[in-house]
Amino acid sequence: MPPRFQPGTIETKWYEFWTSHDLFKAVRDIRKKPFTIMIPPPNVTGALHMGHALNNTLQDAVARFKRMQGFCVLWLPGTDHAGIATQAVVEKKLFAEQKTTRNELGREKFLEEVWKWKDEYGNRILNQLRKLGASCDWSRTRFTMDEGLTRAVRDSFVKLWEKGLVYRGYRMINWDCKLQTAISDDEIETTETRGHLWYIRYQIKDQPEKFVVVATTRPETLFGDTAVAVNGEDDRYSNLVGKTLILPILGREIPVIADETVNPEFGTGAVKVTPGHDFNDYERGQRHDLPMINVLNKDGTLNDQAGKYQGIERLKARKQLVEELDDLGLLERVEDYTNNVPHSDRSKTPVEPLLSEQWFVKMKELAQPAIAAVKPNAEGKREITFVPERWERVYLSWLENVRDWCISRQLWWGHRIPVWYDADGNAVALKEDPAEGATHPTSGKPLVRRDDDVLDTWASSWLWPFSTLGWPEKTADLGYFYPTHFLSTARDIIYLWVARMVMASYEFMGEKPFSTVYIHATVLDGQGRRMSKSLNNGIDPLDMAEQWGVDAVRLTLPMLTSEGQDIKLAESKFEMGRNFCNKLWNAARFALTNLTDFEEAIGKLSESERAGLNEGQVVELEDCYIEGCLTNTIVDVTDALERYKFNEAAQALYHFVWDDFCDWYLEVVKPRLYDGKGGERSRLRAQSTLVRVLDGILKMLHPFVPFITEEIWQNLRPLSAALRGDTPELALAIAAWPKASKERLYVPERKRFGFMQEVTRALRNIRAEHNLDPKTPISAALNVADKNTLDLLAEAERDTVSKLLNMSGFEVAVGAKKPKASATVVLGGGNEVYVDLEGLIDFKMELLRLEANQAKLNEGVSKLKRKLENLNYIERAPKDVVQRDRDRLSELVAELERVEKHIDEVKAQAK
RNA sequence: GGACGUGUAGCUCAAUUGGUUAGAGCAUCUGCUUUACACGCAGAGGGUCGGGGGUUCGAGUCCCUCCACGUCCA
Repeated sequence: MPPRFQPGTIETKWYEFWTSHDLFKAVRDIRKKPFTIMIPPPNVTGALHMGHALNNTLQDAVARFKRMQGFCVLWLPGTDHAGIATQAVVEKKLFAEQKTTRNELGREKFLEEVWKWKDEYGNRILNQLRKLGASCDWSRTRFTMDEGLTRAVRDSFVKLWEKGLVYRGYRMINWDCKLQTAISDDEIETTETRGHLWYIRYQIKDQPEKFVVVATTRPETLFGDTAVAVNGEDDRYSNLVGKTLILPILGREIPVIADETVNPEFGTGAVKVTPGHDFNDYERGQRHDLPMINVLNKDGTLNDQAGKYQGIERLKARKQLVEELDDLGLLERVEDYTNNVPHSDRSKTPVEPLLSEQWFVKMKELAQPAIAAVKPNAEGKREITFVPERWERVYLSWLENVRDWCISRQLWWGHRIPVWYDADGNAVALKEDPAEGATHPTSGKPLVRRDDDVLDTWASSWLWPFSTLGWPEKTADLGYFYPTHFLSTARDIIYLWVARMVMASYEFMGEKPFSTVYIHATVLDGQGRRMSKSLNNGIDPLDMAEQWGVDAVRLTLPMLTSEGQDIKLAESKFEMGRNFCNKLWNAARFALTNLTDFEEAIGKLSESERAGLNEGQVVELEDCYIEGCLTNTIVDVTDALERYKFNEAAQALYHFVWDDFCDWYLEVVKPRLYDGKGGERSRLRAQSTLVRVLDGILKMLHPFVPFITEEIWQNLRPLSAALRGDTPELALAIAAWPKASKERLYVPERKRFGFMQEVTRALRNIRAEHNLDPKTPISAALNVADKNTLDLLAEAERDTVSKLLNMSGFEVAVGAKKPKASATVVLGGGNEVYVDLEGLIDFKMELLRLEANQAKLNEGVSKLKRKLENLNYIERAPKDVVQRDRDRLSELVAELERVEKHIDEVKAQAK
């Protein structure tokens, strides 16, 4: 084994090993409990970013943990066809390579091109997940445009149609002029945009010199104005209500109406009403029975309603129109104005409210069971739990105010709406394509055409948890793996996806889709900004994996995510994970080089001797100590993972491995391995402990750092099997999760070990602060308060301390003498350590040390005294708390007195 | 405007139901090439827990208020 862990060499090796042995394949087994995770399907066009890396690392940690716990784990991977994004990518490619457009190719040819693209590039992100070590069941990989999932979309649509939950309507929707499709309310991002407020004069009919001035941020919609509205309470305008105005440029006559929704504070208090291009005006228009005029073409140019502005792009038209109004003296003034402009999430261009015929899903009814699912029942239990809990409110607030969902998209790539029309436009939704000459069920007229539009991608991904398992067929997979257990996703799709999955599941399956929704942290850059292409502040997870190792990335990310908090990430953070992996590597290297003869030695033992070693029949204190720490760690890590507290689990392991195992256990145990301290049997006990503890460490670390742990564990595998007297498991990935047993807590032993650590630290402190050369042995004494304390530090531990400190002599006794020129540490419980510094002592330094200690003790004493002088405290605080403080005070006072005594002695000597 | 979140060491973050002297990692300082690891070991320094008020014997923790920052919704 090389002295440094080299990640690159082992990653592909073990990933191939796992997959070639089908270790991630979920094979239904009625003796096991299922544990199902559906991957949030990434866009087929996507590339792995840090958010994916975090999310999938967490899912993999859960999957591997549950697998080791004996669950039948299904982590189902796949991708989403991402209608808009994919179509855009292919269109761009076609234009770049063949200078052609989709309209030139035609629908069928174009779709062939998209499929070609998908087959060639569509697996990129899944392959990237493999690099991260994702233990998905790749045999079940799904794509939202697969045959089965397409069937599911079609069936679900028809079911909703039959229930009257899906309908077609001429309504105001959000139109993306660039992509030329409708989008849903949830795909809109309102962006604060700097613009202008134009004040335009509308002439009052028959009063040529009189105008009403309206303020608008979108003057080009003027061609669609069908009224001007004022607030009825607004005295400035009360006499104008009912009068007629002349629309500039076009000269159309429009009324002044009174509407309570008009804010008198905004602009002049008079607003233009454009029912065809504004959600508020649409409602005003309906209330006042105004005509609705559409002035836009689908591509964002003005249409024939705009007179000579016809064919001009909306923003260009705005500029020209403003100039013309100015020339005509109809522009009163212009103000700078910042307002929230809705932008399309996909194209980042301003969205136009547009009247259009679209398909909608009625949401109110579907939302009810989804709302109930997160509310506690009589026993306080919820069907679905959010982790962290507070995201439940985000989910609920959306569901409680949900609006109908516009599901039709004017795209070609996607699930085509399964609706056919007769010549009169009567629609019918069909599960199967109609036969030649089929007729409409009610009109009886032949069906002449199919709807051109496709469905929103979310209309397939909301079925994902069950369509991937074979729905609408009643498959065995569905029976066994559904409902799923753990969904981990980003907060920004709580309503786009999570809420809709819950609605769909209750509607189509009659039960919840999953029991836990884990909302993972958002990964930000070092300055706390979102990572984005435009800022170019992204950190590529695969670059990081290349640089630091996959395991380092996988350990670092969960360590940084305390529950619900976002992660400020910088590249240098991965150093932590890298260093830890190297530490683990070297600890294992040390262990394995001292275990080369272990198997043979075990083979020579009788069965009962072997069993004794395996059961942790331990003698030496350090073995008890580390076994006890291991037991604690098993409890903590298991508990943390079961509650999805990933950072707690990772922290506990980090601390146990680095501090308890490496810094203390390995250092203390060395003499038994190298120098024959305690004899062969002691060595074998040390080796057994090493094997058992390292085995436990590797198992618990495996969900976080699968590659390095598998690599080490494969070397350890025959040894742990020999110790257990058992056949080895094939791979760590499917090894059993460690169990904690109460018999191995070793509480008193850990207390004794703790005393040894305290003495060691005191002596190390003297060595360091007095600048003693580590090569020069020192002579020291431990003056213990009583016989009981003496027993805390047995012969073996005195040797340990001597060895750790490079000591030539170590007297331990009740009332051990303090050497003449010595450095002192006053410990608790009346114990003191002295280091003989005859000829070496720096009295000034010693005085400084003791006085620093004195100051600290003084502070503690006065704090406690003040507290205990308070009668209220004595009376009202719990007795044990008060007693603890009293004990503490007398302890500190005693320590203080002793420190002061030593100070006096040093002062006397220094003279 | 509403909701949620955050503010603790130079930086990034922890801290059970309120209860010993508020903890890590990185950075800093000192010493060490000790035969697993310098991606290391040992030691040390560094905090009036955003401000103010309140509840309490006792507040980083609970309540009110103000300030700053962030996210989402309208």
